[in-house]
Amino acid sequence: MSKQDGRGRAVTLEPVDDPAAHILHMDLDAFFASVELLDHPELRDQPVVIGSRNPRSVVSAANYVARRYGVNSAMPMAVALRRCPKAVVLEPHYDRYTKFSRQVMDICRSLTPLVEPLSIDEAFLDVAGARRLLGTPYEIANELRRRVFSETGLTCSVGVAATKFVAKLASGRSKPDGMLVVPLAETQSFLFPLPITALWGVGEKSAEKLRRMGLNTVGDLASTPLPTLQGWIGDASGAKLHELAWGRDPRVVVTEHHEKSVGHEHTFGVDVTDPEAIRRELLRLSGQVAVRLRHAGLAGRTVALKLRFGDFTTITRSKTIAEPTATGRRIYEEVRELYDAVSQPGQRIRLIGVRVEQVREGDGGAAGLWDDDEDWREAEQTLDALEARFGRGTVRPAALLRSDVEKRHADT
DNA sequence: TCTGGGGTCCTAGGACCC
DNA sequence: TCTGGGGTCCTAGGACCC
Repeated sequence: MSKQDGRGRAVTLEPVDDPAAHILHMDLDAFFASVELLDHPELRDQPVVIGSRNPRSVVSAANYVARRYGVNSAMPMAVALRRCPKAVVLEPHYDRYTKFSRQVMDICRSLTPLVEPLSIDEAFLDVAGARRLLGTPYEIANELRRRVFSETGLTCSVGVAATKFVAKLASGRSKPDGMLVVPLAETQSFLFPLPITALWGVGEKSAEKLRRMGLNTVGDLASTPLPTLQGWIGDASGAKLHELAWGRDPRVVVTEHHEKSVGHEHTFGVDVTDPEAIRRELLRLSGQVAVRLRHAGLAGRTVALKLRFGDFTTITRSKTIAEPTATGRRIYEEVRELYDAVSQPGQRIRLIGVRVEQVREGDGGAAGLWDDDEDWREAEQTLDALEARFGRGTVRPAALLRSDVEKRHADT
C-alpha cells in the first residue's frame, strides 16, 4: 500500500478516500533525537542516542542510524553502547522538546479542534468535521505532514483509520516519515496478520502467555472465543483485546484530560543505605510533587511511597488521608511515616518515589498563594517540625536546607 | 545486557455497610 | 450458631505505554 518517493519518504500510493476513516494518529519520528539533530546537523548520518551520562541511565531516544545497530528506547545505555560503540550520546533538553511539542500540537489544532495529545510526541485528531473546509482525511494528513516539516524541520508519520487503535498501528507501520490510510473495509485484513504484540496492552508477559496458548497473530486472538480468552488473561483485558482484534474501538477523541496522579521518583547513582539520605530525598521529592500540584491547581488524598531495593524488587506503600493536600510538608509527613515503617538497617535503596493519587481540582489549602519563597519556607517549617519531634541534629539535611533559606532571606 | 521517569489500568483481598 | 450478597473504599503489586 506504500512505496518510496523521490526523497525516500514512504507515501501512500493511492489517495484513498474513505469518509469512515476520519481518525488521524500523528507520531513524530525519533522525536528527542530529531530535535537534537536540528541543533547538530553534522551528526545526521551518525548513530545518535539521547540519554544522560548516569551509569544507570537508559536510552530516551535513538535516531534511525542507531536503530540499525539494534539500539532502541528504554534500553540500558551500557547495552546500547556495547551494540554501537560509535554512538554519539547527547544529554536530553526537555524544555526544548516541550516547545516543539506545543508547536506541533498547535499545527494539529489549526486543522481541527478535536486534538488529543497522547504524549509529548503523539496526538489523535478527528477530522470528520473538517472535510468541507480542508478536504479528505488523506489530504488533511498530507497537509499536516507538510506543515510540521516546513514549520519545525521535524518529520512525522500519520496513520488514518476509522478507530484510534488502527490509526495508531497505521502510523507505526508507515514510520519513518510516511503515512498510511486503512479504509474501514480493509481493517480486518490489515489487522489479522499482525503479531499479537501489535495489540495495545499486550507486552512481553501477555504475549508469552498467549503464545503458549497457541496465539501468534491478531487473527488468532480474534478467532478465540471470548470466555476462553478471559479465562487466560482476565475479564477486562480479555474483552478489550478481543474487541481491538476485530477492529472495534469505541474510544472517541477527547480534548480534555484530567490527571489522576502526580509523582516524582529518583534512582540513585549508587545504592543508598543511609536513612537520612533517604529522608532528605523524600523531602525533596515531596516538595517537587507539591509544587506541581499547586501550579496545576490540584490536590490529592492518597500519598504513596515507592521503594526499589538493591536487588531491583519494588514495593509501594500508600495512605489515604481525610482532606486533599498539596503541601510538601503534609506529603512528606505521610511518606516519611510510610518509609519509617518499612525501613530496615543496612537496606540498600536504589530508587525512591513519591506520588499523590486521587488528584482533583482543589485548593489543597493554599492554591494561588504559593511562590518559590513560600516553597522554601515550607521546607524550613518541615524541618523545624521534625526537629521538634525528633530532637535537634537528628534531621541531617536541616543545616543544608536552612543555610539555603537563610541565604535567600538575607538577599531580600 | 541490567534495567529512567512520567503515567494509566487491572486484579485481588480485606474492611465495612446495608 | 452459622451464614447471604452487593457495593464501595482502601491497599499492594504488576503489566503496560511513551
